[in-house]
Amino acid sequence: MAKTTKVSATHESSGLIVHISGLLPSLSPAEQRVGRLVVADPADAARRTITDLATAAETSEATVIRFCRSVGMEGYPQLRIRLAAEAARRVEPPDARVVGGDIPPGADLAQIIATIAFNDARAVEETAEQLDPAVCEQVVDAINGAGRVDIYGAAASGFVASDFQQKLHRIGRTAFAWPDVHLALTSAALLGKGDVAIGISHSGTTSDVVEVLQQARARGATTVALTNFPRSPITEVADFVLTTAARETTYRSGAMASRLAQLTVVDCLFVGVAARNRTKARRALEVTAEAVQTHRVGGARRSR
Amino acid sequence: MAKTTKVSATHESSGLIVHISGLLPSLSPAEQRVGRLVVADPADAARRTITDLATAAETSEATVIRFCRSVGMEGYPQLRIRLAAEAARRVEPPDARVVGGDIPPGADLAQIIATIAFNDARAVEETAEQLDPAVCEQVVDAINGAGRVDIYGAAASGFVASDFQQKLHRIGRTAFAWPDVHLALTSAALLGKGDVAIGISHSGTTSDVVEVLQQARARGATTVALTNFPRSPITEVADFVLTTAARETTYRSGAMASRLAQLTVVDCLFVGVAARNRTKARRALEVTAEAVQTHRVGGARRSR
DNA sequence: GCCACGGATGAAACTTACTTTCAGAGAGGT
DNA sequence: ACCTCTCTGAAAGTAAGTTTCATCCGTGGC
Repeated sequence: MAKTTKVSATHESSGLIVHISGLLPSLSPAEQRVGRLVVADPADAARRTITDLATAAETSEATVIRFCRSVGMEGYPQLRIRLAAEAARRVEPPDARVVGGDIPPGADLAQIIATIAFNDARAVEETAEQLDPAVCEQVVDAINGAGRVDIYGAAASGFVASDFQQKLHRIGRTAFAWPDVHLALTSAALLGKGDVAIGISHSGTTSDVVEVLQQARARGATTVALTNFPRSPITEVADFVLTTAARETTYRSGAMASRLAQLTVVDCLFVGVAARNRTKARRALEVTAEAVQTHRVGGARRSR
Repeated sequence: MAKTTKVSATHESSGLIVHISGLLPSLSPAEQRVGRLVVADPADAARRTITDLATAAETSEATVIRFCRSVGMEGYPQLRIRLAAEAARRVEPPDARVVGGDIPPGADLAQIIATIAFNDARAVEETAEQLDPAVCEQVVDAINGAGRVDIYGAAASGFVASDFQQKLHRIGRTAFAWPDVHLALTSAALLGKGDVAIGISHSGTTSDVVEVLQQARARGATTVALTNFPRSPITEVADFVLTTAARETTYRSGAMASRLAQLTVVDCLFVGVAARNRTKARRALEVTAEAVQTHRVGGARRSR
């Protein structure tokens, strides 16, 4: 029963901790307790025996084993070793920087800046680490051969969708971003085989986006999901799943690190598509750049 | 050969492999066989069970345990996780990260991903490093005390503007983002003392944005510029200048790293404003999060 | 409101891995 | 030749990890 039928963007080779935190919401409560312990202090978890860890998570050994399987490990010893390895590789963050956690109430701006930058940068790095080039390749191919590309996203993810749309458009690809559900549904209904629909949702649970993607799929379009959680509902209606690796800080409804991670993936896909047809893409970029030239002031004397 | 039963204190943290190879000659033949296997491939040894390793070394489990004790470990599991950790640390990724520069024409997706992520992450980090907390503080104060906040940006910077607008709105601040020059000008004309106008432009030369910011300033509003170039035209019409530190790669018209850097600054300002009024901001976020709750599918729970 | 179903969970049975014990083999030393 | 001391693996013993299964609880159908 340990089969992953879906093409997923998670490397089995690295970023186990990231992988686990992405899976966290899709796990059962007891397994989540185990997962949180593991993510919080991998090195410590590696030192514990299964009984020890089970007790710490207030559950049974059986659940710990289930957790191991859920995250793709064969058994507890395997998990232990991987955790030890990951923890060793991990660079300890500079003291003042609060990792993934809360920003302390009394923090001054300098601290806030350091924390945000640290988390944002890490989200970008970890996302890239666990991105599967093979899946990206397939998505790039699909976009490249598509007659039309539809991109859906709500709220913060909507800006990401628009950004992607704009980028594709600038290199001469027909792409649309629909921030409105009704328009999106209408558009999705007109998609067909060979077209591509991309749904962006950090949580993977935004029903509007899921619904539209499903519609697109029913019409025969190739569907792509971009989400932080590899087992969230959106992945069920997607042919290809690309995952981000952001652990949101406080104000998580504010979607900070997650959208940077999404944009990084967008960049990768964009450059991938552009690279498929270098000269044409470059020319298109030059032409569009020229077009806005008259809207620029002075010669942009760039120092810095 | 007087075998030392007591092993001199080893560093808990590192150099186990070196330590072992140093002890090698002083070990008994059977233990040496074990030791050589371990030194030759620590990662592989960590993967084996004690029986497995014993067989590979053509000896018994008992000898492996003796070996563990000889090198100062409590037992085999302890040795295993230490080996895994050391092996992981040892394999420092030499990396094919193309620093700053262009993406080579023949690059495959993996290279592209690594390059983009590296540059994106660096832009975020370097931006945070050179951000002046004092200036941020003043900007945060201005926004905090503002009756109304207008945010201007074109193209890619327009999405950043909208993102910021949305964030401020979610914590109960009156903010507007104007992607259209005419609407923006109209809005700017209605600003007054105490209001804040923020202009976002990577190059700092987007005439639409500069113009609008100038208008806002003429009306008495406090003006803020967010740009990558500290001496660009936009800084001349701004009371406060916040700079990003993105060095764009190819396809720079595609604005990749720059918008991540901009978003990082937006995050900092946003959290800064939210931190000024913690409880109120948090409540607002909760309320807004609740509002979209019905637009979510399932609890992201899924077993398979 | 009741029942059927299915997933989540821990107790206990079970298996495998690890550790200890012990006796035999072999290398000096006397 | 005999002692003795270390090295060694077989086997017994213990702890760790894994599987099975009965129970519980929430969900959705009638």
